[in-house]
Amino acid sequence: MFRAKQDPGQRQRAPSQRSIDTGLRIVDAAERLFSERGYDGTSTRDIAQSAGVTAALVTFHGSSKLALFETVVERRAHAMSAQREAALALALASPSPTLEAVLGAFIRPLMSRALCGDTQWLAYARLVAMVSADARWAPLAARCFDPTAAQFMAAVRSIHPQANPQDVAAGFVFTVSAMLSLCTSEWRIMALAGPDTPTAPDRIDQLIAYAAAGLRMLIAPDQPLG
Amino acid sequence: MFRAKQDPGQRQRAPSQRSIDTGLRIVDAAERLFSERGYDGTSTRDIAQSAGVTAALVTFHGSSKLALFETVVERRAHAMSAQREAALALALASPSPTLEAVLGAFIRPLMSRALCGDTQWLAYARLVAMVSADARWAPLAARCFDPTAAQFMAAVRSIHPQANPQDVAAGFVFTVSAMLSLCTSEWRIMALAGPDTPTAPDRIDQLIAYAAAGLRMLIAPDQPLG
DNA sequence: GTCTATATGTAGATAGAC
DNA sequence: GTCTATCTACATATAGAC
Repeated sequence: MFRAKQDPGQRQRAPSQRSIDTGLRIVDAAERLFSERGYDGTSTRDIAQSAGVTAALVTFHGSSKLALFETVVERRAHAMSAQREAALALALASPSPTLEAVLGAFIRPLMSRALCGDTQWLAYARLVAMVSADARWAPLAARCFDPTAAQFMAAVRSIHPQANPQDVAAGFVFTVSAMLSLCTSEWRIMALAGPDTPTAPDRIDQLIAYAAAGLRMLIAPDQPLG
Repeated sequence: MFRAKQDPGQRQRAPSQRSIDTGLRIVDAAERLFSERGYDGTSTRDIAQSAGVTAALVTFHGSSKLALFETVVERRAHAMSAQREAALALALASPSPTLEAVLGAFIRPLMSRALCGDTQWLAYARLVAMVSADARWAPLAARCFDPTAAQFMAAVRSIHPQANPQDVAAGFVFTVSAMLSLCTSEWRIMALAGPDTPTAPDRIDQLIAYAAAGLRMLIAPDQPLG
């Protein structure tokens, strides 16, 4: 799965199905626990117990706690980026692309999965929030997310060519942060709004409307509705 | 300072100036280290070393690591809330209060200090971000921040009486999250925007413009400019 | 109030049997 | 591949001298 240890010599044989399953269970458990308790708050023993294996197997498959964490973050990053970029291409193919369409192409691939009952993707989204808010993971975040982010900022500038790049960057970071708050601060929204929280699709639409209007104000404050 | 241990019996005498200084150094060091490495990533030994005292003194003054963390979070919460509420009262005293003024009253008391060279307040702001994004600290966050948040949401509804409370709550949480990203994701803004980052006051103004426009779109999508 | 010394638990990682 | 057993380091917290 993600065995990174044996550089001396090539892999002798293909891993068995059982080994693949074990590795998958470990990565899934790590994704859940890291996202709930953070890197330092999660022990490899916790991961082992949650995956239903012994502690030694976590080191065996994961090579080290740090490598396991990076594996978890990187695992879904490529598929997610591909989906975002495909959605972006679709949005830009319109004769008059809107900010709403561009931001939706960034937001929906992650949020529609995270907020609609897929607990592993919700855990992953929370993990993305952790990685994005902690300078310690800056190189990992840059590797996984910055190339796609750069494409989206370029798309925003192609719609608003007169926009100041620093305003675009600021608005983009604000938007990413607001997006991730849907996953990390659900409890806070409920506490402040009462129990009748909107459904997940409604919250995603709220977010896109909010972010597009905010970004538009930053980069084109004079125009009526962009 | 925050000695919470001796419930059996009243405090016999006032603490000496030296003891007060030691306790202060410990809380300051804890504020810095907790904000950089998180609760689980910080050991009481690290705090002791950074404060220039021995490890036993951290327990003596802080009573326990958990109590020390809560002390750190609560220390500045009251003063900050008082400043926010005073600024809100001023904003609402205007004949036609704007969303920009209300959000500025919430944002500036924390951000103008955190972004303008006060390293302890920057650490505190990052700590607020941690506490706000982790369900584990929900009771602490509710105690420290929700009463003031409720006042600001009421103020927003007083300006836009027809607004749906859930839209106000969602927009408020988005705004808080975007605000805190200025402290937690400075490195990301610089990576995406290049080295010519705007000055701190400019970034605060960007944030307020973005958040007010986003919130206005959520709660009054039809009106021209609020 | 502050120190040294230490009790007690748990962390990450590995060796070697199977 | 997976297990048991264990090494080494470091965590929080406390006891008791000063």
